[in-house]
Amino acid sequence: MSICIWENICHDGGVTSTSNDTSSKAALEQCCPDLFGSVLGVDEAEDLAVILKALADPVRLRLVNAIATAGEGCACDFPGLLDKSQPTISHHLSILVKAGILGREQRGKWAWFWVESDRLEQLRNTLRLS
Amino acid sequence: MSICIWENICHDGGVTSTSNDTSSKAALEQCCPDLFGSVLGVDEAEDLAVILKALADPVRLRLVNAIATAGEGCACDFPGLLDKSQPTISHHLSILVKAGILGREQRGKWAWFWVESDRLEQLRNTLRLS
DNA sequence: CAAACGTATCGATGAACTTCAATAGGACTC
DNA sequence: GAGTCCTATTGAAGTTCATCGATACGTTTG
Repeated sequence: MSICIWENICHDGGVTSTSNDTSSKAALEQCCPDLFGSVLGVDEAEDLAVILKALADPVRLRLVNAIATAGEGCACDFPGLLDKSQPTISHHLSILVKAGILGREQRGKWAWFWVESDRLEQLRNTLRLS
Repeated sequence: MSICIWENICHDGGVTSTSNDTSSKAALEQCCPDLFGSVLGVDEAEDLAVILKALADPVRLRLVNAIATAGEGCACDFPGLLDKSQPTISHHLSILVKAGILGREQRGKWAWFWVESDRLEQLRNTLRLS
């Protein structure tokens, strides 16, 4: 029976285990129930990763930035602006819309996009990781 | 010679182009020099993407969250806590350290990690995309 | 020094991603 | 309605990535 003292007993609790899963999450929690108390859940983490992945691409970052600075933007301008093919631009815009980062509206033949700043604000708040 | 009127002439400028690169960035800039004026540079965008990519993974998000809530964390505890193999955890921690999101210190046999909150704050500011 | 332990690296495998040519789907114009 | 234009989808190729077993490296403990 070990008592949880940070950097000491609890840590030694991990040490006493062999290389198999004796030092499982359950064992760690028994030792130090609140140490990593509110570990981000797997589902929660995957949701967050989708939004971050949507932004974690140079082309998509430049798209969001261009649209943000202009207020809105037409899909037809981006292949020339970013030197990428039309299918590639369409693909990236689709990912950004699905992630909720961009809004989309069809105006005649043209597709227009804007930044959903609430979504970005929400992401920035989440990054406090508190 | 076209005049830049948002959603109108400038947009038509794009329309008049064929599917090849007549509607290049240069052409768009000639029409609307400041429309997408400060488009994020390729190098800048790639740097930003590295940091975002480092966070855009469920396992790494859970690592950062666990370490943030505990204050610091020993590598030895994470395989059990997150149900991932030791090489996998080591790989993810390495990515987070390289991205500047985590700090690392060797204490005897053990590797300890903490969150570089300045780096996260910097990221949150950049996400204003202003 | 030898054994034990924690961590990092290597190698391999399977999945996901980026990219673009070709093509299909819609909307407008004549 | 035929043709034109913009956009989305499909298919394929090449790359990157996550994962883990095996192994090497460094530190501590007998």
